[in-house]
Amino acid sequence: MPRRVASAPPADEPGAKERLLAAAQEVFAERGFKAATVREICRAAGANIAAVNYYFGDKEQLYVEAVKHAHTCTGPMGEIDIPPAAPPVEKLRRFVREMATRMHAPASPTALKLMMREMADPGRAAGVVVTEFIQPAAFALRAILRELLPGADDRQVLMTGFSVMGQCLFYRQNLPVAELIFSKDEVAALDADAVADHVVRFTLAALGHAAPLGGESKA
Amino acid sequence: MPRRVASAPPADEPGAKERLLAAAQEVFAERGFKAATVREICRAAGANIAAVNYYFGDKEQLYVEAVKHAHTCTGPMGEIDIPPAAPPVEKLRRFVREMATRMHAPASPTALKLMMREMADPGRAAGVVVTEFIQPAAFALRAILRELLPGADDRQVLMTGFSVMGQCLFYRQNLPVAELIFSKDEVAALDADAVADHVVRFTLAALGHAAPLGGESKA
Amino acid sequence: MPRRVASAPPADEPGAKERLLAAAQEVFAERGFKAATVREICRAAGANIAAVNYYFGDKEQLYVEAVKHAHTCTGPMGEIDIPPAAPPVEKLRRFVREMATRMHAPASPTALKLMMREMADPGRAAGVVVTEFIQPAAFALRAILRELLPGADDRQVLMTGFSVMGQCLFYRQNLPVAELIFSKDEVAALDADAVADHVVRFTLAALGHAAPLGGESKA
Amino acid sequence: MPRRVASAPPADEPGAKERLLAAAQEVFAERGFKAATVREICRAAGANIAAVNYYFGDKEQLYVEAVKHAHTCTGPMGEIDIPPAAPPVEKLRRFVREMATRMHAPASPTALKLMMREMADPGRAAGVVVTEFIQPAAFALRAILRELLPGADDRQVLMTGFSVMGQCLFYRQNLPVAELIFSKDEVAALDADAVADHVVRFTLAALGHAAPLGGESKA
DNA sequence: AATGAATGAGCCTTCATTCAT
DNA sequence: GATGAATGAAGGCTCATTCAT
Repeated sequence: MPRRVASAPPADEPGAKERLLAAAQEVFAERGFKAATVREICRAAGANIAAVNYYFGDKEQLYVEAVKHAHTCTGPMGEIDIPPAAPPVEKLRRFVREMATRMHAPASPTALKLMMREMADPGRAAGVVVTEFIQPAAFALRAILRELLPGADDRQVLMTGFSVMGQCLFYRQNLPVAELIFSKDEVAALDADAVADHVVRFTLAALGHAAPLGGESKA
Repeated sequence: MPRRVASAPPADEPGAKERLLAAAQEVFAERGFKAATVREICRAAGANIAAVNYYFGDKEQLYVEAVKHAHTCTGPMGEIDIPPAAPPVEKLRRFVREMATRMHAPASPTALKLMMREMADPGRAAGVVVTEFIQPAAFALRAILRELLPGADDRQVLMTGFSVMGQCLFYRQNLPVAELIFSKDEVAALDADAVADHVVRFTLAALGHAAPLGGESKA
Repeated sequence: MPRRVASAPPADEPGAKERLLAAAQEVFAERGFKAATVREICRAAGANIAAVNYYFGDKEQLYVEAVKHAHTCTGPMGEIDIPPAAPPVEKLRRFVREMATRMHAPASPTALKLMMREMADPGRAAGVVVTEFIQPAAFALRAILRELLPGADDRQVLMTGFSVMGQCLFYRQNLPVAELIFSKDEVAALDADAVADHVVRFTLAALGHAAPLGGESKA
Repeated sequence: MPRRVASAPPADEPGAKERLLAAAQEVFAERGFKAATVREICRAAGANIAAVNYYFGDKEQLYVEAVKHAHTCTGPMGEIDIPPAAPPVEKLRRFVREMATRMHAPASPTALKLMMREMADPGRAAGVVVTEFIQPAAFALRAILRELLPGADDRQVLMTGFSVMGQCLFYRQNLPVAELIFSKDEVAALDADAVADHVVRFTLAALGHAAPLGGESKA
């Protein structure tokens, strides 16, 4: 049995630096960079007021680390499991399903919230998030759409990608507002599967690879 | 004719309160509530440092008024010109075109930016914006979609509305990031008309009221 | 009788800015720039902690202003009353007497202390002090010595000036230490006149314009 | 032969305590007590941040030790080589020459700088410096002057000593300022010998034991 | 009605110091 | 004996706010 000392916890309870990172993620996500105070973060982490300076240098570097840490929590976006040999429609189906699910029911809502905040007005830590998190997904989607729309030019592919992403991101960026407009219950009833199914079908239908939502049409 | 005094301008140049409101809109839009300082706002408005408290009570009330003022600048969203007797497809076409254009090329970018910021994390002034600006649009869209999808249940209509709005909002909420991912020129080349056309067609195709983007399909 | 309101004192009691300047002079002189705290200065001035920032911008600018203010208190060094037509020996006599007196019994010991401190390690505010306070005196002395030592080269004049100034400055820079070495009473007994007389005579004797201190000599 | 361990260096490379002392001397001399940080000192010494407290108790005691160490580096001031049997004029010549040289071209400028700093506002460590460094010199000078000025009273001897010391100290305390006033080159051109010669001659002339600087005179 | 002076709470940061190895 | 982690006190500074015209 391993000996156990005070300053070397049994590896299951995180050290001060980890606690600080977690607390920072929470507080920055909730309040934003400026409105968050290092005092609150330290209190939440059970750490000393000087701990931020000690571990991270200053508030801003803590913020950057918190954002980097957040995109770790969310799971590597570029590595959506899409078999390269699958037919394009299947690729798109998987991509959209994964993306919609991650936005609507993320593994770590706090982490995602922090990242979205940084994206909302890109600044101190936008670079990492874009490079490591968003760009891979964007390029993967573009590749799929090029397969799926062989005759389309770059602009069409680009805007189609925006239509796909716009649908997925809606559930992250605007659901709180939607809850204010419609009954909260009505919105809350939308489970991740239903959302994913809808976005997949809407998109495939728009691209002519599934039946449209409104039944037969004049098209 | 009585000479004009400083405190009673000849009605064409705005008074201190109006200038303050305009400056607040700008600064709050740019920096957010916490990071904006009343000093900067007053300086931008050419007003005294005490003017904010004198005219608005405190910083927060100024913020609320600035947001309210912003949704005035943007034009009343509920009053999109849609003839009630028009066929549903035409109604949707007009709605989407108007919405996409307003998001992608707003009359007052600053005002819209401020409102979107408040929507991003709803708080102090969300109520007004939602009630007077967003809800009317949301209800109008829902009505159109109900006409267009007679057999659909509430949830389907709701999610379809989200798909429409998601596409439109993308161009407001995520274009800066898109510019970081793709070449800035490629993104900047998307004019308001092209965007509106694309969203209209994508949506109508998804609903079976226009030819799909990908040409023939198995549907 | 003039009315008297709280915020408009009768012109004999100084305003907050003046009190701040006086307190800063005192505290900076006593402790040095780094060790002095704006809190102590404000307390001493009966002013708010934010007053320094309000009136002077920051601690450093307050320091600079305090030093500038100090050389005002000390009296303009360049304007020693020396009749241009007086014989050189008389000019030197007056110069040395004035300088020795000012160093040994300054009008404002605090102001002088602050200036000497800044001279001891020249930094933030050395420029003003040198230009407006020391340089005029140095040039005046050099001119006198050139008259007095017609055949001397620049280097001799320079070093002779240093010998004069060194004697005068000793009483400012090293008297506290001298008090530690010899009995404090012995040192304190040196009044300004005695000091001035001594330095004048020592210097004139060295230059061959007065009898040497040691009586007859082999020279 | 036993291998050396880290904590017992082979006597030619200094241990942590010595390195700390040397670094402290440097940093304290450069910045002063308050502005110097133990971090910088430890970094400069290649020692741990806790080393100061471990070896010296706290920052202040380290300072005191550094000053004490400094007066060791400078060479024992009391032991100027002056043959007791030499004629008084020769004694003074040697004393002044030695003192002027040590001030103008010290063996360890850093050590001297630190000591002068402490003398400038005597405090924590002034006692040692005065007792072991300055007092012996002062008493030696006084003795010489008493021989040289048999009829003079204590006050005259005291002030004459001040005139001698003032000239020597000038080159330590005020040369940086002199460089700001006159051309830096002009001042830098003064080598130790020239300075020593000048001070010796100026002093001896003032005391009637050498020809005055200004040639013949009315004396 | 409108303003410039002045304020105090609170922020981020730095620093010497200590504690537990 | 010597060290790296961690701490709390205190520093300078900013900011929204108020007061007395």
